[in-house]
Amino acid sequence: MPDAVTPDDLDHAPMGVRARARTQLLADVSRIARKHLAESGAPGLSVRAIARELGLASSALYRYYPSRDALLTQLIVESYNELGDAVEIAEAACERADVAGRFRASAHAVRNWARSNPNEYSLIYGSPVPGYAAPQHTVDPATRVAAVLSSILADIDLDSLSLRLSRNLPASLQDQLDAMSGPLGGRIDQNVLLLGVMQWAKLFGMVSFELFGTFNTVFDDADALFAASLDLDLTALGVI
Amino acid sequence: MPDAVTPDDLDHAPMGVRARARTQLLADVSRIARKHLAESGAPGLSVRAIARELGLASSALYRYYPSRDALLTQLIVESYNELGDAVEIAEAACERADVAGRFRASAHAVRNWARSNPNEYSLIYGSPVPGYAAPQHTVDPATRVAAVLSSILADIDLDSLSLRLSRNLPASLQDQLDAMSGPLGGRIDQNVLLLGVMQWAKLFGMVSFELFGTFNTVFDDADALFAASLDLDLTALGVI
DNA sequence: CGAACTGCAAGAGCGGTGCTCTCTTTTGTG
DNA sequence: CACAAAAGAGAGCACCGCTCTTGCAGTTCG
Repeated sequence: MPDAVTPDDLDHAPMGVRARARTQLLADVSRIARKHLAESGAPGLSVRAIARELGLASSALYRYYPSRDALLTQLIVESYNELGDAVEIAEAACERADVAGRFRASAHAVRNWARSNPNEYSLIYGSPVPGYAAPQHTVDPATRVAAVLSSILADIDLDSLSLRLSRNLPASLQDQLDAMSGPLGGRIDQNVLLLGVMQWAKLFGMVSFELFGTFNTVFDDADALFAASLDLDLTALGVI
Repeated sequence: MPDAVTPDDLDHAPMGVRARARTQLLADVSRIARKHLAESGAPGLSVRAIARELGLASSALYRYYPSRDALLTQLIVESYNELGDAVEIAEAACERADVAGRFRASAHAVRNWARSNPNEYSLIYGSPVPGYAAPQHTVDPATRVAAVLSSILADIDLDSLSLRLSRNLPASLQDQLDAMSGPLGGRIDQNVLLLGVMQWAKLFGMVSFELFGTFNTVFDDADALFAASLDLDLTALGVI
């Protein structure tokens, strides 16, 4: 009864049965892969285990993903985007004029997401996999956190800084800082931007130290340490 | 001719043939493991490959190392100690009174060692292996870099700081900072120590960003960026 | 000196991995 | 309805960590 077929109750797209099954299976694979990543970390992610959980032969999955690396790439992109979402949402909830609040909200969003998703954090900010080269389309999602921080820096006056470089920057570094501040609409002062880059590195250094265990047996009140770190940053920026 | 046996030309210890062979093999395994780590990274370290290169059956290696993790642990300790050596030597080459020089030398030693030994650096400062728990005897070697930095901080006056916390630290954090500065002979001021901890995290954040590729497509003059970072640190500490 | 004991190497084997190839079944379409 | 495309299954390859058994060589002791 081919002519009795009505538009299915599924999404607006009148996909065939097969296309819908494929979409569904891709979603299932992604879901299970994320679960395994969260539970066992990237090294424990196994194509065969996913296939097993789906009741499929492992070879069948290669109709959907060309390799394990492709699966990892998708998880990397998803992780970057989840972190990007979290930071953007946290920052957007603040008043534009509240520079310190935006900075704190963004940083705490990074740390909270990392603590809630340690294996995802390790995947994107931990050791690179030796043979793996990140495809080009992972770059944009990876820059979202830096973009948020830059947008905050753009609202900071050079005059308010309480920490500045005593000497001039080399020309190569000046050019790169200019290239960074270009896309941000108005240009950002180089001293502000440089300070921001340092604080960006420090933020992830702190989170990695906490998550990877370097702070173990040294600091057990990581909350207070992190808060103090942000206070120092904001003091240097002159916004508190 | 057993009575013609003279003390061998080997080390002072008059070990039996067997004991000496064991020592030699342990050294060989360590050497080859380090080579594989440097070339292929920790995930590529394979007991079977090492055995192959030694012309041994893979099962034979289990007489020497109880597991692959034990081999990794040894590499971790060796890496921590190599880095610790590099930093200690670099710092010791400076005049005691040259606080800025000692700070710069230590930081550059960290970065240079990391750039020369990226896989070793990844092993000790990258993603933790999900199932792996670092044995107790890896802790001491891991603290050597922090110890050097602390010894530098101990020679800094609170008065010279150009960046201080505006608010008081919570008691829990104060206690932990006190516990840190205790072993350092004289106590270190909490503001100095806190600033130092932040700079410690920033140092490794910078190196990780550079090595793990986060700075890719953003900064190509990592040398200048790193130097600027140190200048900012030293400015905050008030020693330049 | 010979016997007993211990350390060592080899090989087979288990269960796991990523991935490929072939074969069969299912599905959509001219 | 027939044909082509897509999908799944299964076997297989080469690798992995690790264990167990077997036989040999070095050490130690009676």
